[in-house]
Amino acid sequence: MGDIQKDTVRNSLLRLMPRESFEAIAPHLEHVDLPRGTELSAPNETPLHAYFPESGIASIVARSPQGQHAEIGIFGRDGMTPTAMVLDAESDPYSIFMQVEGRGYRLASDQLKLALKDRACLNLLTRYSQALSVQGAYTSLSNAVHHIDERLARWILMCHDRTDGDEISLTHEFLSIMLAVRRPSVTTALHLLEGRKLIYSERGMIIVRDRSALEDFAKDAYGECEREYERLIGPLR
Amino acid sequence: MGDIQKDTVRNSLLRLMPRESFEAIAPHLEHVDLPRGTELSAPNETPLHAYFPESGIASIVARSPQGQHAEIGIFGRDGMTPTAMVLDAESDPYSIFMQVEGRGYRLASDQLKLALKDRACLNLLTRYSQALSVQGAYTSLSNAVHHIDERLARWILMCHDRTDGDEISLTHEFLSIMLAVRRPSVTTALHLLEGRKLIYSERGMIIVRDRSALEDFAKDAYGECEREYERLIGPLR
DNA sequence: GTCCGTTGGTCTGATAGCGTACCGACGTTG
DNA sequence: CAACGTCGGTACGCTATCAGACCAACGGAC
Repeated sequence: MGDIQKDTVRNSLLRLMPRESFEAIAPHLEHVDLPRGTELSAPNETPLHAYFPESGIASIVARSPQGQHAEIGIFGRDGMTPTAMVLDAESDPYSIFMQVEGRGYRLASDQLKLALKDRACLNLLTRYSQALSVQGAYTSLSNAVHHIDERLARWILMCHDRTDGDEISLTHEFLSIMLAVRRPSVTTALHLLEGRKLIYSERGMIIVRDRSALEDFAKDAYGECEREYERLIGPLR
Repeated sequence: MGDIQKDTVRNSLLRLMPRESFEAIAPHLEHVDLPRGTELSAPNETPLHAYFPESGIASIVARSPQGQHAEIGIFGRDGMTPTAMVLDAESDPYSIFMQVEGRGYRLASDQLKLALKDRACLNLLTRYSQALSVQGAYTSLSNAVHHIDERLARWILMCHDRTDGDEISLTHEFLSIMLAVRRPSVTTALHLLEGRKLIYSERGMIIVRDRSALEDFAKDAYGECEREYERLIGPLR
């Protein structure tokens, strides 16, 4: 396992980590499959492992006591979990799970904590925490003021940023949870985007057809938190 | 100015700061009035000062390119700004300004950075950043799934937590911005709460009449992020 | 090939909240 | 006390979205 080379890694945070920090944790990084639904962190439980995805998309969801839920952020190879540990919080109240299958590296929490003693490594990950928090803020804004179709477009763009091709494997049901709307509303909104030739939609699959037109469509909803990520961390795509 | 005693301070974060850190910054703390509307931090600008409110309420607002806006969090003597600096991010994209007038301590950013070299002090403030981020997440959830009157109740409770008496000085106009709804919707929702004898409402003023009934009313919307704050930092009220 | 679970499409009626406009009440200023 | 700006209350029509139900199409399992 000690044979992981930094330049073969695709996770942005691992790549940007100071060389000494990376070399210290590299022997402990475990390459793992992350099938759809894999739980990376459970609400209010101290996670045993940190995850740095290489591919796929994870979703961060907040739940209310009565079981209402809404997505507050996503990450793929641009991010990691748990940021709670980076911020000395041990756990957070979210469910974090894979939404689009992928692979990644897993690290024992203790090893992460050791690495965080290095200030440069810590700063990288606190900056990422900030970027994620900003993503949540703009999700909140979007939930409050934008229409379903714009939010859907925003969401597809965010997934597209974290995916290699133009195909994103997702069901309407899943999307409806992510956007906190009814499932039939997703169907309708997808039809609208498809009618404008921005995407193709197949069973269990969304295919981006015209990314820049999609950005135009999502206009006011997309872009701010991506700019912030690039300022704090580096290129997103 | 070097005469500020730790036990006369009411800001929770200053109180919980390690003694050495507090004594290092104390000579640089400047007691300031914070009238309504005072801007504590402007979007994408590196703030020159940190603020630790002693009273009053500050609001954190995200704006979209087209000028839509929504509140993502509030703080009073339970918090501080800028958390961006704590997280090595220099600036954040939010507007942060006083919403209910108060007082507080101001500290030059450079002094804050010096204090953050102490790991215990840094950890306290990163935990606060986490608490604030969680507050944003639950605001997002609430925006997505709760009705206006519940969100209003939640919001009044959050302000009440950060206020000394039962009176909160706010206009409907202001509230409508905070909740990202129409101003008349606020009027209607306030009438509903008033009809249930949970609050009194006067021109420019909301008075909490029956806090625990208000909590019952807000049920699913209120409580989670407060619990998280208490776990990470300490008692909120 | 048949079956059944999953996924997607569509309908009907209900409603929460919006946009806009208008007006009255308050209260501060001069 | 006169005047004007701020603030709150109300009304009307509109529409995005919801709630719930139902059925068709697909596709893996046997």
